[in-house]
Amino acid sequence: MYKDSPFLDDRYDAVTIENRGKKFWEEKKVYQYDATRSRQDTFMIDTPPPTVSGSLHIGHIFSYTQTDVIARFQRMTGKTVFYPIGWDDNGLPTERRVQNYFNIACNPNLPYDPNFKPEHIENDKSPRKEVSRKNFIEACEILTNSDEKIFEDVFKNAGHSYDWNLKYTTIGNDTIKLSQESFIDLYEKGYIQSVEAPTMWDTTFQTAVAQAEVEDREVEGFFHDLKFKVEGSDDTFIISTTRPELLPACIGIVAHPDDERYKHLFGKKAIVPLFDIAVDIVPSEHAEIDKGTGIMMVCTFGDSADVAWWKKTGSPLKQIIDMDGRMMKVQYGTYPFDSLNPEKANQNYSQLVGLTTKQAKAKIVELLRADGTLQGEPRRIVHPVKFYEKGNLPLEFVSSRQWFIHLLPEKEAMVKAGREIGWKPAHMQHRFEEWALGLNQDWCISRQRFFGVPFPVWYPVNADGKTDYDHPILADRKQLPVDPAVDVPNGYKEEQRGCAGGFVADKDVMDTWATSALTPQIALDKAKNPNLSLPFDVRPQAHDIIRTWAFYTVAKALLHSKTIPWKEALISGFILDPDRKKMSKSKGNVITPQHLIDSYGADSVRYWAARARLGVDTAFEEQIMSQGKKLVNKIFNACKFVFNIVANSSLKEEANYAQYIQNPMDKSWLRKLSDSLEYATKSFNQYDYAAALDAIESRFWDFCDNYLEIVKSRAYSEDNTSAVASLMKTIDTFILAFAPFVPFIAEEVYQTRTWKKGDESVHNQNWPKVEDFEALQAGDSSLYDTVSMIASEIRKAKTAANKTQRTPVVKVEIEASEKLRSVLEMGKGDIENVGRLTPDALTFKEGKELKVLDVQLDMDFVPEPKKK
RNA sequence: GGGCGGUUAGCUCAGCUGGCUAGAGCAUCUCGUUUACACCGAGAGGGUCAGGAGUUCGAAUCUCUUACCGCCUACCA
Repeated sequence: MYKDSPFLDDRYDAVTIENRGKKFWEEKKVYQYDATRSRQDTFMIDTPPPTVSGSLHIGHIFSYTQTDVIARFQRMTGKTVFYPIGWDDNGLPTERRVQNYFNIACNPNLPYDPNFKPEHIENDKSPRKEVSRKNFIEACEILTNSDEKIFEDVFKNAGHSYDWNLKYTTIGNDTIKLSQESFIDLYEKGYIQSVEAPTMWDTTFQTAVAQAEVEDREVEGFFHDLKFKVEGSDDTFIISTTRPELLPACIGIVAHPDDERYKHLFGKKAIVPLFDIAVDIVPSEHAEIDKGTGIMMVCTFGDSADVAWWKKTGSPLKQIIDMDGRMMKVQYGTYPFDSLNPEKANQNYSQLVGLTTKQAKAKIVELLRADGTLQGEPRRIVHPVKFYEKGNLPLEFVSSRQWFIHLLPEKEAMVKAGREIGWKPAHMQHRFEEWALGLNQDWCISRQRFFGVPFPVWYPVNADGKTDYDHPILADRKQLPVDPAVDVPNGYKEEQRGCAGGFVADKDVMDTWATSALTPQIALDKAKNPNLSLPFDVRPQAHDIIRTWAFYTVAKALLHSKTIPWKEALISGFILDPDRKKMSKSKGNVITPQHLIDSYGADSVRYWAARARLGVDTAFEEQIMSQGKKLVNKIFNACKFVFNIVANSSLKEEANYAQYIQNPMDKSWLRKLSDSLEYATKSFNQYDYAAALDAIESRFWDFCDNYLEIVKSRAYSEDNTSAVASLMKTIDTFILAFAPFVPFIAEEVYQTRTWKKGDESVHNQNWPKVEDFEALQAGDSSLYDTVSMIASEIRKAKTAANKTQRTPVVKVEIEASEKLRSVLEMGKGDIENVGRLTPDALTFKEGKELKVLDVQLDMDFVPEPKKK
């Protein structure tokens, strides 16, 4: 596949080289994980499965490449790398994309239509077609399959070294089975329970959401000052509320116990305007004296403080907001909707029924104004409101039955686990710990959605036709995976579904995190290798999902097997817009990863990613990719040059370099090289790939600018074996050291090396060893340093004189100590060559410090026109 | 309100446990066809290391403090 001769006449061409590399690696199965190796000899990566909903963006390539660089380094340390890849294709993002793409919606009540074929029509304005759950899931699968193919190509083009045999999907049967097993295991261990309770509810998607999926948004609202009367007196007080539409669900009035303004009211009852509900006025610590008017109403439910107060006091639940965010029908005069004047209450409430909360707010303000309750005009404020991160309407607290994993009692264990994990950068551990300590709700894992992992659960239906949620029937582990809507629990028949004395399925699906928190276990399941177990070596991920993915993965590993899931968490930064805002797809000028690979080459894009440190958000800077391209081009040309030198020398084959490298200058250079290699190796072992790249890259430019210039004429001379052997060793080292970062060019030059042909990939070779340089008797670096310095001074003199570097030098006077002078004598020939000194131009003067005192050029020199 | 990070050249960023005249790339300017490389080479200019105080023989680096930027978090009436 690779050419026999070096590419002496070629120019660097990324497309050719990268296609060749990709094909070679696939044929050679370079990235195949070796299951015969021990755990100790295996490096295990818990790769993040990207969400398959639309397209990859450059942030993916950025962080995934960083991981790939580490994977390639680890592979070169002689380990087999367990590097799976997965697609996160279940869950809401996929559903939304499928709905829009095929213009369909899921209606679980419809029967399956085997003839239905989803079709994508551009700008389809027709109403959304309703399809059965099974049809909907099939449509999801069609779209995710084609998206995944595109993702796969991009990752391969970027040179990522996953073992595609270990590919998994989060909606695949194996994953469903594992998620359901996880559920049953945690249920049996007592960590999971279904609870009927007020839960944060998204009215748009009509599903419960977990604390981790909630975000605050600053939105505009209005303070409405409402006058409340006190029962049996002429007393009144003013409440400032942003949610007057919750007035009908008022269950109490609270003020701070120390608030002098309201102390006299405690124990009395207030009359809720419009509905004439008599509610207790009680002291509560959670009321703040200087907020609003200091006195406020508690409704079911405005916020989580209301929920807490409601729970504490055992007050009745007055649910007035429906699952779809509209005002439900309620009857005043019947429990719990007590009223002193049910007729008036019902009359007022009837005007709200069926309205959205927003409409109801406007309506009730109208009523309050007419009623004289509203004092002055509503005052505009901006305040934080909780939203589901994917939703557009504020969350409501709605009471419903949901499955919860009890994490609150595990806080301490979670903190401890977080401390056992090595976070890179270290301060990311704070994020984890802060979140663990701040947790105030158990993990709600049920979602009222369709494209997800169903709960392996049914419920018995009593003789009276009522569903018994307190005695769920769990699937037998042997049955898994199950779809309770289709499958039947052991001991029942399909005919009993939905009948008295029979059973019904749990309709919900699991939170997508409940599945992705199992990625280590899913990957292990793929490997089917009993040698492997938790913890993995590393989990790469971004910092925005520490509270979700990282947190839940730690939780599940802890609850299932009392272990941490991985030894290290490598937290990547974000790519920011040039204006330092977080990059978002909605911003128009989308630069896709493939586009970047096409215009700069994969190696250059990888270089850009590898330059950024872990955890550091970086502005997107295309110039860095140009810099990468320059580097790759330079590697190509430097190798080409050295190949040429070697081909023209007497030493053409790989040999015992130590035997040949005798020139002190070469030994001195090899010391510099081994120093950089040592630093890079140390950095890599601490996952600091960026520092490793920096060390290797700067030494490489030093090599091209200085060492190569210094030795090249000696390398072409009669007595060239030391120089040639040194160059061979140098290039060998650079090829290997660059391989994790720029794998395509590394493979190309490795395969076309003139002095040794191998049929194995450079990526299965061993990382160069620092100890090897001892065997080469790498010398003291001072000779190389001083000669480089002198050469630089001579260049400066020529540049300052506006003369070409070919200009002969007739005198160089150097001040040096006796000791250094004897060192410099060893490099005399090289100095004369690189500076184009005339014989005897080099003179020394005794002195303490090294200095170039004088450089005199042959001012009469006229360069001959160069032959082309 | 609490926590965490950041502030170094016009731009993007390095500077490890305090130690040569604070670095790189890009950009700017000057020059140059050298046995690979014009996707090139040589060089120059450009910094009160956000401000202040302290520790020290010595601070970009350690301590305190102020300002600004960003992220996370918080019961949001």
